Amino acid sequence: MLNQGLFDDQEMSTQMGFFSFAPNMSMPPIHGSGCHHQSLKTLTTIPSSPTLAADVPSSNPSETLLSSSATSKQRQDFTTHLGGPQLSLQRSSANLWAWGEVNECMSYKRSGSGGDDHLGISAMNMKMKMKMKKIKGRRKVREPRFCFKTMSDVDVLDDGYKWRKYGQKVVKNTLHPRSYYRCTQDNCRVKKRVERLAEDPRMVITTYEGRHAHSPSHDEDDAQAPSQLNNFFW
DNA sequence: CGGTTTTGACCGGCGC
DNA sequence: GCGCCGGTCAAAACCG
Repeated sequence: MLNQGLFDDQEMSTQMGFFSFAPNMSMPPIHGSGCHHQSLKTLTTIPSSPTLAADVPSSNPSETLLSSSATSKQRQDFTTHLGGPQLSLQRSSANLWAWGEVNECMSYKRSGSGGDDHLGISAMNMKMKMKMKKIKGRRKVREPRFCFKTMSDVDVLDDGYKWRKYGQKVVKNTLHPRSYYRCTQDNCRVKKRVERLAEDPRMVITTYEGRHAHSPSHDEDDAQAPSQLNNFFW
């Protein structure tokens, strides 16, 4: 299994390049859903190479996450191999997967970007702008976002939280539909999007938006391990 | 029967 | 002004 992660967080982004996880740290929050509960433990047994990368805001929208300007080779540069269920992440200077500041990243123009808008960033910007307009004069608090890609056969992995799917959309110039999930917990507005990379259908792109206002659901034992890291992230 | 998924409709911003 | 686009809604279908 292979993971690559990116951060977009108002508070954290100033400090973050790539994460470097201690070898005994558990996997980052991946995701969970009613259908395909696959524990992280299970996932880590898949012979592959997990990586996680957090990023710093990019002032260049062309370096926005999932920009097709980042070649697969460049993406592979972020890959860190690890043995067994342990996750090890390394810094990399070749981070072309950096999230931009939300506003920059989201204002990435649709025209000309073609299939670059894998994450619906421009559309999110519209919604964000709408909301900001509605809240006159008051700057809307930006929801932190975290994104990483995973090499996995299943679209929906388990991160200890419970998600409810509320939409699916075929995004232009992509082969695979994008799924939209919301945390089922009351008063928790965390969302996530899941889609497969057009260039490499084995790769699943997961984007979290917002912070959980609660602990992961503990109806599964597996939820225990990732919860530590969830707390670290959110 | 309650919770989840599916899916077409709708919304609002942007580009032309 | 219109069409396109991504995100969300919500009714219906589905499932345990």
